[in-house]
Amino acid sequence: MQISEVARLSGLTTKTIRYYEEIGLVDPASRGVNGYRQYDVGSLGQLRFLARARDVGFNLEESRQLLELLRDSGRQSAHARSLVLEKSDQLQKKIDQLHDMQAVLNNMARRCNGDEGPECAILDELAGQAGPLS
Amino acid sequence: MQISEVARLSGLTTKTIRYYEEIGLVDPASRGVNGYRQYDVGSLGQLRFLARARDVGFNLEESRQLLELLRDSGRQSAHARSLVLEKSDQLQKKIDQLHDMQAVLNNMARRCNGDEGPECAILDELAGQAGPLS
DNA sequence: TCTTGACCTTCCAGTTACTGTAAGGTCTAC
DNA sequence: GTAGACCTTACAGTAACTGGAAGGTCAAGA
Repeated sequence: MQISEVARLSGLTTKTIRYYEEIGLVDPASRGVNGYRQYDVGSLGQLRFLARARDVGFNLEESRQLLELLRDSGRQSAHARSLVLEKSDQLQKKIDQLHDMQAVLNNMARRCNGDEGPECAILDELAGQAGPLS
Repeated sequence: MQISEVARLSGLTTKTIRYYEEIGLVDPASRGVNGYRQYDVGSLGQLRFLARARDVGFNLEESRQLLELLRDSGRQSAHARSLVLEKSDQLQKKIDQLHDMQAVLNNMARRCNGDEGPECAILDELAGQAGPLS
């Protein structure tokens, strides 16, 4: 399999796949006689794993740890579980934060005329309690 | 007011304030005889505005646009309103995405023993449909 | 007066996780 | 033989800061 096929199947870009190889996140791909990278299903699986982990909110370092757990034949599920639960907590915090942001934004929009005039609560809201701006 | 005071009152760091000046997001601060940056309430207000906008999820370019709307005496509230509503939509998408991620994580954790053995659905789940990894 | 510590300054390098671009090699089809 | 779609490496750039070095300034205390 060539790199663009792996990209298609994993949802990563070819750039990203080469980048992951470059930083040692995955083993270097084997090469064909023409020097092109060749991938098997195992490599594809690892890249899919990484794409999925990233998508779910793990950063590269965390994804690397998970991938190591996966590759480790004597893998410790307790470790994986605590990583995942920790990440779930982080996601909840992020969700709450985004909800708050959205409430602020919707409240702003609701109190804004939306016509061509200058009367808009949005800008005043963002300006906050600091008094008039220059 | 010196920069550290402004930092304290705005919630930005001194580094960030200098950075915002460097990239032209705010006008260069006036300087005292010693060369130190001097701020008035107007400058503080602008920086608070930016801190708030960033906090609410606008990136620097969007924040810059909002700040310009604020400074523009003939400001167009419709523009501000559409920016805010668009951002709110983006936030909703992000929130939905995070909810999905969290469901995946929680599902993984639920199906994982959590003991020291290798039987853990988390890693298999992340590996997805790609078959066994190398 | 000297010194200490907390400020302030500029400049340059590093961070994360890529993305873009250039310059060139390879392969397949017409 | 040539066009177009692949592939390669290498280097630079992105956002939005952050850290650190090297040094100037200022107020308080011995």
